[in-house]
Amino acid sequence: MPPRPSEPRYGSRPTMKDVAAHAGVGLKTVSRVVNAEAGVTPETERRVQASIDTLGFRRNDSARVLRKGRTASIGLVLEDLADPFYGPLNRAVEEVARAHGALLINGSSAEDPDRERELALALCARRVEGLVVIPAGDDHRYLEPEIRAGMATVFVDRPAGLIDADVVLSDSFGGARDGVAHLIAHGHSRIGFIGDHPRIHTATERLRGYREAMARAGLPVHDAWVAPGSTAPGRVAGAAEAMLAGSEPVTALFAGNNRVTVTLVRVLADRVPPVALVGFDDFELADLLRPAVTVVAQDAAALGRVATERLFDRLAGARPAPERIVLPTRLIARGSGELPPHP
Amino acid sequence: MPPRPSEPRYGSRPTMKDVAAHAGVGLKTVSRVVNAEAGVTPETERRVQASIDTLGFRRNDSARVLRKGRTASIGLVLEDLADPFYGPLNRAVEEVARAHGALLINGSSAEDPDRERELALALCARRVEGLVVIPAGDDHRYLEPEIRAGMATVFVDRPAGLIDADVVLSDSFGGARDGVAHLIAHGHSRIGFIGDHPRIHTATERLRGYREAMARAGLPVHDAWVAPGSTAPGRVAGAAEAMLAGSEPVTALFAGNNRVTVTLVRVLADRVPPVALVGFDDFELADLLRPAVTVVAQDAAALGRVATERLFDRLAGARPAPERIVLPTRLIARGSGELPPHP
DNA sequence: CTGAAAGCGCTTACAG
DNA sequence: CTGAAAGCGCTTACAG
Repeated sequence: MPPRPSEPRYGSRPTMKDVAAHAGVGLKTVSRVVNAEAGVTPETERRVQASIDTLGFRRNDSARVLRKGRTASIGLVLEDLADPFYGPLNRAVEEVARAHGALLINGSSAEDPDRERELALALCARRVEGLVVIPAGDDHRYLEPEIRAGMATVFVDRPAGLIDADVVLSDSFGGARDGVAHLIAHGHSRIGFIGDHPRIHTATERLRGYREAMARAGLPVHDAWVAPGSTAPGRVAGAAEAMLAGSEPVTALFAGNNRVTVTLVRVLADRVPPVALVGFDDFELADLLRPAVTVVAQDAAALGRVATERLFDRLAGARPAPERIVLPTRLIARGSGELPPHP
Repeated sequence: MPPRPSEPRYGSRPTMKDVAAHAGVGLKTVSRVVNAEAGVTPETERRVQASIDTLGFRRNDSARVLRKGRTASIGLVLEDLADPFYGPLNRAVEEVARAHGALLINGSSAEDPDRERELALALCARRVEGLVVIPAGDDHRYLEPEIRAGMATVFVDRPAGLIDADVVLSDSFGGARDGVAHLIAHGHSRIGFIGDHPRIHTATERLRGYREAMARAGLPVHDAWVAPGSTAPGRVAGAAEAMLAGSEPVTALFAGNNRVTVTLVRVLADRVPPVALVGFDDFELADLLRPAVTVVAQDAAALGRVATERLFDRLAGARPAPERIVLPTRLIARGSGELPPHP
């Protein structure tokens, strides 16, 4: 049974056709009014606008997108919407998108490569014009057809896997090196490193920075001082306890990311003698803890901003070779990293 | 000049028509394969799939949505993507959407009512099927045509303004009342309240809870003890200093939300004699501060989950009268709220 | 099992 | 200044 003409379809929403009939004008005239195009007499415009208001018309952008071939939207795939580190990044991406008149569609992969892929491809199917991806997986070849078809893609925080694409990173290697050098400068020589899983690029880089700082200072690195792995509090606490026990306990710890840092703060709280700590990533209230926590800070908002600007450069037609953009980190000394060694 | 047939349009992406031509089958057969519908011989399916892979075809969901009338997506309008309070809420909304096979589109209003409206209507134009809104403004009549047209809408954290709609809230009144009663139980009678702008519903409710607790205990409330307003650190710090000076200084403070709490922790740090503090909203590391901070915690994830489940209930056809759902808060005593008064 | 035709709600290209 | 026709890329309803 076909719907009666008086019953507009599609969730009972009026269409331009309905508005045109109601106002007694042609379809194109309604389109002109809706899109504020020139060439409509004030009187006609008034009449059309009245019909729009009466019927509660709102343009269906699905149809518009289909016809125009542009969606004016970009996608963001992040790792975890609930991780405070990504809040400012997310917001920065949105602001840049907004400045370019684009809507942002985002979602989180929950660190699951399959989910990352599923989400990224769902965004592609909706024809976002560009994609900012914080990778969970390490094989992004699934995006090749999309990129060939003109989808702009920029990776953030971690490099793309097995494809050639723009990536915007913090200087994990240099930041970790400087953070560890800071501990060495304050007299430490037995320094432990507790970081994220080695399959994560940033984790590997930070570990490399740790080794570099130790090597530069001519200090040995015992296997027992290096504990990459899960950032689960139990694993991290266990690793720390092991390093702090034994015959040659460490006198300082370097934490490979914010989650590790927070766990270590708990482990080290009120410990005698105090253990020095420098963490990668700044976090709120780090300055209020006692001792306040010395960190290697990265600028999450800048990561998002630079990546999204790069994306829109490409959308505007720029075709530079894919590039690796590295943003500097900043050491913020607050107290925990300046504690002397207690042998 | 019309494009040559060998040059597919639309950002040079192949369409089902291209796939059909390439595989030597009809359009509908491609559609069947793409959507995994029954009624295609394995051999045909193989051939079509090979063409899909060769051409790098990906279904254009804009066209699909237009034809089907369903977008399988919902929208979330929040206040600030970078505020840690909304991270878990955002994530919870996404998880429920995902469980229902829907994509989440979100954006932040940055506390600007105009921007909230603009964003919400942009999502409507993209025909999201439902909308979860954390209101910035207090007039939501602009959504009336959408809701009449079948758009499910649920408000979270703050009620809708001037329209009748579902809303899911934390018990701001009861939580604040209990938090202040906790201070009173620990001997305080001169208690200050520093909260958010009175135009924000939760701020008003929390202030009401404060007054209720004081009244129940038979305690007077001096005007100088109540300072609603901006949550800018300067304003909050100034208000606190004023309450702590003067002839009848307060011995305890109640903070109306997380931003106020954090500022007050800074203001009160190392202060002698110590000032008791209870804050609305829990925050990470509250337990590591000295003293650890006693808070009235709300369950942000539950707010998002309950709201989104309500949304999908409506999308599934449920038509209950709009309802106000209030979730309980929980007092977490950690130290700062148990400090005795120092007159 | 397979496919041609019609149509979703817009915009484009064109004619009056 | 105004509008009828065609078409964006799919799915629906139908026929073979």
